[in-house]
Amino acid sequence: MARPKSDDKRKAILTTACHLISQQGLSAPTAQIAKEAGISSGSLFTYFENKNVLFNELYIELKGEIAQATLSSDQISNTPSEQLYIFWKNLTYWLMRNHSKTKTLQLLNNSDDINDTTRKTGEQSMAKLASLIDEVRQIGAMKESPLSMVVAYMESLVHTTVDFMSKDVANSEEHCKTGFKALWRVIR
Amino acid sequence: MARPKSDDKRKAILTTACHLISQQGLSAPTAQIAKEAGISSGSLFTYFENKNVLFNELYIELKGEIAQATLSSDQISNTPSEQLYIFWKNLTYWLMRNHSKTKTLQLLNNSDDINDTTRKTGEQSMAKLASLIDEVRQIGAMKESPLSMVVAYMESLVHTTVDFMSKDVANSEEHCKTGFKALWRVIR
Amino acid sequence: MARPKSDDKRKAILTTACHLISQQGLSAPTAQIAKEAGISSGSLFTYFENKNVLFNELYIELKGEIAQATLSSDQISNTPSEQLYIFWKNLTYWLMRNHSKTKTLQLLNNSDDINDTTRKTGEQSMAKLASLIDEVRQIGAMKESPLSMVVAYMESLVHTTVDFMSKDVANSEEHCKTGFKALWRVIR
Amino acid sequence: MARPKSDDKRKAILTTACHLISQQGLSAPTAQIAKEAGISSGSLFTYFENKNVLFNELYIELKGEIAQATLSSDQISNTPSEQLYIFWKNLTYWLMRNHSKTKTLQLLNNSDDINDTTRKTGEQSMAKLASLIDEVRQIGAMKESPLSMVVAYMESLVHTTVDFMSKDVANSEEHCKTGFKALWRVIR
DNA sequence: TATGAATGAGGTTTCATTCAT
DNA sequence: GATGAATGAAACCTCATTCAT
Repeated sequence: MARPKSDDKRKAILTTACHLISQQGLSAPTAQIAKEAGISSGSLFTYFENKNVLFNELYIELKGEIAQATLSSDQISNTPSEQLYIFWKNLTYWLMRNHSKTKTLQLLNNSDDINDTTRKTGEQSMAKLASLIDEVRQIGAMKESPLSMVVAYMESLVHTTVDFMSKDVANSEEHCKTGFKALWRVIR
Repeated sequence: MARPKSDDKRKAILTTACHLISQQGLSAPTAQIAKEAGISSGSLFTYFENKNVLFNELYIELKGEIAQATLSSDQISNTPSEQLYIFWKNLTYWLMRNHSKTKTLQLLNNSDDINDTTRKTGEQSMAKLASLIDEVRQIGAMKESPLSMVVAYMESLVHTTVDFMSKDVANSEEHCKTGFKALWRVIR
Repeated sequence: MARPKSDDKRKAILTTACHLISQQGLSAPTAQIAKEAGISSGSLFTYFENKNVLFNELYIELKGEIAQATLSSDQISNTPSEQLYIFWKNLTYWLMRNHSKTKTLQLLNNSDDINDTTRKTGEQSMAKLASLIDEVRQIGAMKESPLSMVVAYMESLVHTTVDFMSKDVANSEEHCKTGFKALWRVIR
Repeated sequence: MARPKSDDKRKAILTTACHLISQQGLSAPTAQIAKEAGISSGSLFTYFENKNVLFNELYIELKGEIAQATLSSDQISNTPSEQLYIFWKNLTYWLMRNHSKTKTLQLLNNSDDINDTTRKTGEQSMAKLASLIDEVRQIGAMKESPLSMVVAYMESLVHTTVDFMSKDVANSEEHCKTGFKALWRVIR
């Protein structure tokens, strides 16, 4: 019977959960999430069967948002190099500007509460980026390595780059470029 | 002068805490840690004032162990390149073989329970590695970037590398080399 | 609108708390209070945010009951002297007959857990008695002393009187009168 | 085999206990008392079998000190009235100046931890004051009441008086006199 | 469907007292 | 006798989840 009535409330819960988790960690109480989302503590469980389900759906939601922000762009380029840089910029700037989402995703990622199916689903939303990387690396130093590994290296470089962009916003553009050059040397 | 505080017990607590945290997360109960460490629930607090202190001391302990494993080596080399590779191997293999310590450290790292003093102390134990990296990068692509950033990139590459070494132990040696090459391209 | 918070339960908690505190002191466990009040240990905290709040509300409740018992009387008299005696009788007999409430109030009074606001509120419930005393003393020996002091003397005489009424119930009426006469000599 | 070695330590424990109890209530930890008294937590129990014994001995100690301060005076007077006033002054001023002892005694007095034997012993130290009161009241308004009641009234007047002396030190002398006049009217 | 009171297991920490050293 | 580590029973309070309204 599809999902419960109000999609607004569902969204409100996810948004609030993200906020509170970024501040308090995964132990942020469901009651507080509900209250700050403008619903009663009991209602949360009509939208998410339990806290674990909430975590998993939040994970997918955030992964989706990131993919959206990264991949749907006004700028389009013909060369893979330039296209990858556009994605890289989209991604790093979005992460930098969405600190609480980034933090929450990191916590969820490290948690055993996120199951494999969810992780798979999360990966798929970035498929387009993965295939671009696949294309780019074919003639590069990592052409023999599994794609998943290359993607993983990219992700770790992204996070480190964003850390520095956030800590030193004045030079964020420069850090962004530095990070991309590092990525390029890794895969090309 | 009464029973002296036993260093064995302190160690047992830290070891057990690490084990349980790697399985259950930071919410692993102090009572369970105490019991499995072979002491009474109250005794844990004669060794660590509270759970937060336990976390911080565990963090420092683990950082220290990693530094020990990475930096104290039979092999010594004259060229920075080779020396760095030795450290890299020590580090990645230790992390691969000490999964629960690695997992716990990751959880602690992401937690607000670890204070700045502790983080500083943790950093210092790896000073030797940092200075080697500093030396190596001087003529490389990242010579303009702050050392802390280069170190951060290295750490993120380490973790990604170790993930793949663990998931595919049969080819761990190859993954280890692949990772090092990536690092070398990033900083040189 | 879900189950409404039950006033019966609130009262039951206060009543039980009073009972247990009079027997065990302020360290009477909240869990025992809850259980004997017929609710679960956690529910106590939906009615009182924490033990301290419970103490303060209990204080106000008891002060209110005393005021009620003292000031609302069938008998009314025109002369201040007689009116004061009626109040005195009401008060002393109520305290004598409500031993656990008296004991509990005494413990609360000596405790730092009761805050100033609560104490103020408690005072106000006896305002009518205070103003009667104010009236009576105007031509007496303590006309120069602050009202609060006169009230304080009265209270201390009350408690001493009640102690003897309780210890020697057979002669409680006489003790009551003796006490009143002492009061009268103090303020008149 | 008599009391343990050092009487200094015993005194130190009692003094410290009094201090801490006046600040934290009867739940002041024995370990803290011991430490601040300069001995180990375990040693406290060689001087006092358990916390309850400590309470009782502290009670007697304090009662004794009060008696000493009240009854042993340079000034001596022939008329009971004047002698009683001297005692009254000694007592009220001592209580005012020894706030923590006064507070502690009050807490002990309200506690079930003090047994009847201890209370009796405490009373006896003030026997001289009681007999003076006995003498004074013989021709007064309370000549028919039991002595213990008269003493009790005096004590309650003392405490109320001291409260006001403490709260308004500038006028403590006046409050002291006011209190004594009230006492005199009560018993004479 | 929405609400929020009710539940009770579980978590961290405290503390009087004991006892090995 | 002195020490202080060890003990473990409580204590207070939180919180995911249920269910009466």
